[in-house]
Amino acid sequence: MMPGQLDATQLDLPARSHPAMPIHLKPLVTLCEDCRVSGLCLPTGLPVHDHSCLGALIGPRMRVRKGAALINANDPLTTLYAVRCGSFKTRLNNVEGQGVVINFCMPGDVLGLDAIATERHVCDAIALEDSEVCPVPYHRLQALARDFPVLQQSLNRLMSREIVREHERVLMLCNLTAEQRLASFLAGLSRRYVSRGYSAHGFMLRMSREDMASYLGLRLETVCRSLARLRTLGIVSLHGRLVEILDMPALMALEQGSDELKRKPAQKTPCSTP
Amino acid sequence: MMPGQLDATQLDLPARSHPAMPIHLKPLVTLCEDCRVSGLCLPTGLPVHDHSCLGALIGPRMRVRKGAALINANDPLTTLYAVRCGSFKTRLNNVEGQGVVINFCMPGDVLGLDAIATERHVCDAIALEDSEVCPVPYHRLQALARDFPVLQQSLNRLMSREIVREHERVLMLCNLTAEQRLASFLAGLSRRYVSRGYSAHGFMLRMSREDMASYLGLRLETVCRSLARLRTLGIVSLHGRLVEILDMPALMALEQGSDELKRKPAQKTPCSTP
DNA sequence: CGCGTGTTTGAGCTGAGTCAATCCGCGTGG
DNA sequence: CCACGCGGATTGACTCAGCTCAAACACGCG
Repeated sequence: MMPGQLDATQLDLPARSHPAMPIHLKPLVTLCEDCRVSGLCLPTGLPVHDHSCLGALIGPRMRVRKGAALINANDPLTTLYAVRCGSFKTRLNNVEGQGVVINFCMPGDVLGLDAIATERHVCDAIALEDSEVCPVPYHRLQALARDFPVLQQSLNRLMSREIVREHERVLMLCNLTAEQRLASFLAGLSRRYVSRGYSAHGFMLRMSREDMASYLGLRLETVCRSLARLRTLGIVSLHGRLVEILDMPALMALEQGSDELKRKPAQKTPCSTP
Repeated sequence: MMPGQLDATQLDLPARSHPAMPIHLKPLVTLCEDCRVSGLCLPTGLPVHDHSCLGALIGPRMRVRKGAALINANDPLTTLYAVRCGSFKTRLNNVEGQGVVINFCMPGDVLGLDAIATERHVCDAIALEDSEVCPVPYHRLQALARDFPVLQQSLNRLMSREIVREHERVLMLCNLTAEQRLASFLAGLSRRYVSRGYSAHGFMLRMSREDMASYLGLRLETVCRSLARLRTLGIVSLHGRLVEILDMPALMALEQGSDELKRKPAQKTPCSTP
């Protein structure tokens, strides 16, 4: 079982335990040029004919069931994974009990870049829904990148972008209120869905309130309350995990940290005179 | 003025304004093999004779005066900078006024990796004391890395390590109290000084309380109070910016987020007997 | 229908923020 | 030499956003 350290119970191998799922007896051919998110992923910038080189690199794609761990922290780095469809959370765990959700990954995102430093993964990666990934053997990627400088550049850019994203997250954690963090989170999700061809205004949250809270440096109760507030402000509409953004400009004003228009003019008077 | 976008007022060019400073008329020869921190820096892992290739790559080293900006956010990326001596803070600025200190850099650290994604710098880099850096033209570095895979690996590792460090910072911001953050910060500095050959127990903080606060997601008053607390606990001794760590084990226990021994002896029993 | 997991809402508490006064070290100029 | 001023650091008093604890609710599932 070369690519990946998953055991059969986690993966959707010809599935005894889930006979209802379709079974793929022949390996799924992985062609980047057919992939809808290749423009966001590793092959970015490669001319079309080079994609076939990548095709030779990338192993047969793998299915991961909801809740299963694609990566466990401390696994040795053998493969990076490009998300093809579905979504994941990555989570960094403390020595003590607690950890934090580091990122939510969707199609086109590459998992495992943080393992390159130590050749061991530092985060768990858990599927938030049934998902598919393209395994990329790291050492073969390195070799191929030597011959295709654009590929190397692409990898460099992915890593650098991850650094920048983390910078922005730190900015959020340090400067924004709970409500503003939620706004920033929803606006960010919206942008990511747009760049994948989905609606900017309506989408489904794949993660629990608890995961959102962990990602945003809050408690889940605070997430609930802040969401409720955004709803009463008429900025979003919420039904469970289904989100509809009603007032995008207001949302974006909030995520920029503007204090204005946080409290509505004369909505309710929270003054307490018992 | 090719390498770097500094103007003459920021740099220590043949200094009219500071006639007491020594003047280097001939460019300072930059040889990685003579550099005390080459083991932490880009050339890590390169066999000795390859260092000379790097020597051809790296421009004449530059002096930056305390308070001057080596990098301004939004500058186009032409050069990375390896800190040779001294120290820097990098700072990400919001659209609105506020920003955060992203990192404190010391000898061997490489500045500007976050610019690779967009080919523009995203952070300012300000010298915390009179410092020297080795400029590394990025595009030439890319070319050289093609011929010396070890160099490419070294760059990959540097970026990946930066991602991991940010992960750990997020963990700190999300899970630790003010006091624990300070402990984590001091213990981290201590480790970095050790790996550069300095004392683990006594060192000088090069940054203001305000910078520390920004880095730790706190206010400067809180930093002061938390430091005072660490002092009364007998864990550190402080004289202005001079730090002495008196009880390293306690410091490390704190940074791990252990609740124990946070409050002095008379702690409360969290046992619940309903 | 009961059960469990995830979500929402309420009530009170607290760690860190805010505002403000003071202190300290240091360079400058008299 | 000392008085002065200034930026950074410290300390105190008060406030509040978000936390904790707790209860209720919604929903899917066997």
